Amino acid sequence: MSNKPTAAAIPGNTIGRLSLYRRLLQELLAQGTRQVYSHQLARLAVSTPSQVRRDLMTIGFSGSPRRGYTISELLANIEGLLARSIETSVALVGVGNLGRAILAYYANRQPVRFAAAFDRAPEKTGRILHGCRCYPVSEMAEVIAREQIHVGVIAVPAAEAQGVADQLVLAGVRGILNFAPVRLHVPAGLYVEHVDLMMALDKVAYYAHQQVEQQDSSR
Amino acid sequence: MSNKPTAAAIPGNTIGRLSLYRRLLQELLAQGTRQVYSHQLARLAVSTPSQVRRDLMTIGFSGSPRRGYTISELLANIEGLLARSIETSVALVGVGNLGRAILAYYANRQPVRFAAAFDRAPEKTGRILHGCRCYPVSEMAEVIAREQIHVGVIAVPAAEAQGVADQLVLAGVRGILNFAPVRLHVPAGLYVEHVDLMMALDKVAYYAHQQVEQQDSSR
DNA sequence: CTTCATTTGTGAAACTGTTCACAGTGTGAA
DNA sequence: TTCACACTGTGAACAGTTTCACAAATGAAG
Ligand SMILES: NC(=O)c1ccc[n+]([C@@H]2O[C@H](COP(=O)([O-])OP(=O)(O)OC[C@H]3O[C@@H](n4cnc5c(N)ncnc54)[C@H](O)[C@@H]3O)[C@@H](O)[C@H]2O)c1
Ligand SMILES: NC(=O)c1ccc[n+]([C@@H]2O[C@H](COP(=O)([O-])OP(=O)(O)OC[C@H]3O[C@@H](n4cnc5c(N)ncnc54)[C@H](O)[C@@H]3O)[C@@H](O)[C@H]2O)c1
Repeated sequence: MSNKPTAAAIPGNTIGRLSLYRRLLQELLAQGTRQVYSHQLARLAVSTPSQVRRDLMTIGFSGSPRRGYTISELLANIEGLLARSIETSVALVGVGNLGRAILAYYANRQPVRFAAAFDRAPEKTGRILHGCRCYPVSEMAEVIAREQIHVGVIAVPAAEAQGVADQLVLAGVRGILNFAPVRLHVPAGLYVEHVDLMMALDKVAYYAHQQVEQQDSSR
Repeated sequence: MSNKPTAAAIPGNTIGRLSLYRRLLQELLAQGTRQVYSHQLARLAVSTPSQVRRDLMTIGFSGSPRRGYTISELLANIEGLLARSIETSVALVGVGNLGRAILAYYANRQPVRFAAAFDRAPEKTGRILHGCRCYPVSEMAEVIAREQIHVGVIAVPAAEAQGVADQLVLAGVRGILNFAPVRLHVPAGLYVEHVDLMMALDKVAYYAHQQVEQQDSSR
């Protein structure tokens, strides 16, 4: 296989921060700012100048020593990298409380397009929610192929998640964002990102409590 | 300050995995299983036996070479560590689409208790949603002190998030779980966890695309 | 043109987290 | 009681990430 120097497997943490930089740069640009220094971006991202420079170095972007980085160029660079020029089409499975909130949030929001939603319950299918048509699960393979969907978002109950993941994989999806509180097993090479609210809250609660204890013991 | 050996600052990744183990152990116990080996837990958590053993070593828990770990003891240990014996009381700010989904999800779910919700919109306050009373923002400081709330969950629009965070900090909260797509500035020592859906989707989209490209180029 | 202040780009160090490899150990079998 | 096995506990190697420190570059000012 021929390895282009461009496709050099950027680590996940860096991708996450680039996603954040993109939002910040979009805001700056909207405010009319043209140039930005690493320390400015770092302050906005609650990070360090070194980290910012290292990240931009990772994607091969260069600034000018006295002027900093040109926002429009940097933004184009990051967007090209994250979106790979074509808009990402996404499918949602599970149009419950969380699923509807997600659809509402991403409605008309670049650069992600929810091209289809799926639900098992007949009363949810057939409608259009926030610009996204809801299909019965039986049509999943067909719709995902037709709409060229490469990413699936799972928002079904925990017991259903693995089954839905299997269906998505079978339908040709390459990456999954999973909100159900179970770890999914997928074939090697496919990418799964877990968003686990219970875990997130446990983390906050743990460190918050630790704070309280340290405060108590230091008096 | 006297440093007890117990309060040895466990890394965030480990806390996250412990939270996951807890759920898995609860399920196993409900199924009537009494003992578990590191490789079994690892398979359920989509991890490795080494990782599991290292994590349990970090919290100072020991199993038996031939029998593995006693689930009830391990569970008690993890729960004691995460919850610190008292149930965590949490406040939600922003009862919109996401806020309501979160309330619905955590309703009656151990070990987190949503003790109060706050919203700026008068039509949302005064009611009880999923067992959680919704107050106007003006009562935040009072209610948070009264209910002994140490953790805040932010689900307001991005532009409002920093202001809400400041109010929560002022009210005495020690940790924040933030769903708004901005990085929060808080006084040193307080803990903030960001759940950034845009970032999560960007990551999945990036790696899914990379998959597609590698497949294309390897043919 | 030269100087100066400032910021970038980056090798290397420091740090953090994960995996390996195996000695140590409790258990059940004989 | 002794043996052999399968698993745990853990030091050490390894891998990945962040931070440091400074040479090189740039533009502005005199
Ligand atoms: N609501 C939250 O804030 C929240 C937070 C964290 C995690 N989660 C997780 O997200 C998931 C969904 O949560 P929710 O609150 O939206 O639940 P919900 O019960 O409101 O919605 C679930 C939806 O999935 C559909 N569904 C069930 N099985 C299906 C299947 N096999 N194929 C297709 N559709 C199916 C149901 O018809 C329903 O519409 C759960 O796993 C939950 O644990 C939710
Ligand atoms: N809906 C999602 O799935 C989703 C996903 C990712 C991120 N988010 C983020 O979560 C946040 C909320 O999303 P949403 O979809 O629920 O929005 P929403 O507009 O439905 O709800 C926002 C709620 O916050 C209240 N509010 C606004 N300003 C406030 C203030 N200063 N104090 C108290 N309450 C205030 C509003 O009255 C409203 O009820 C946003 O920042 C959004 O970017 C949402």
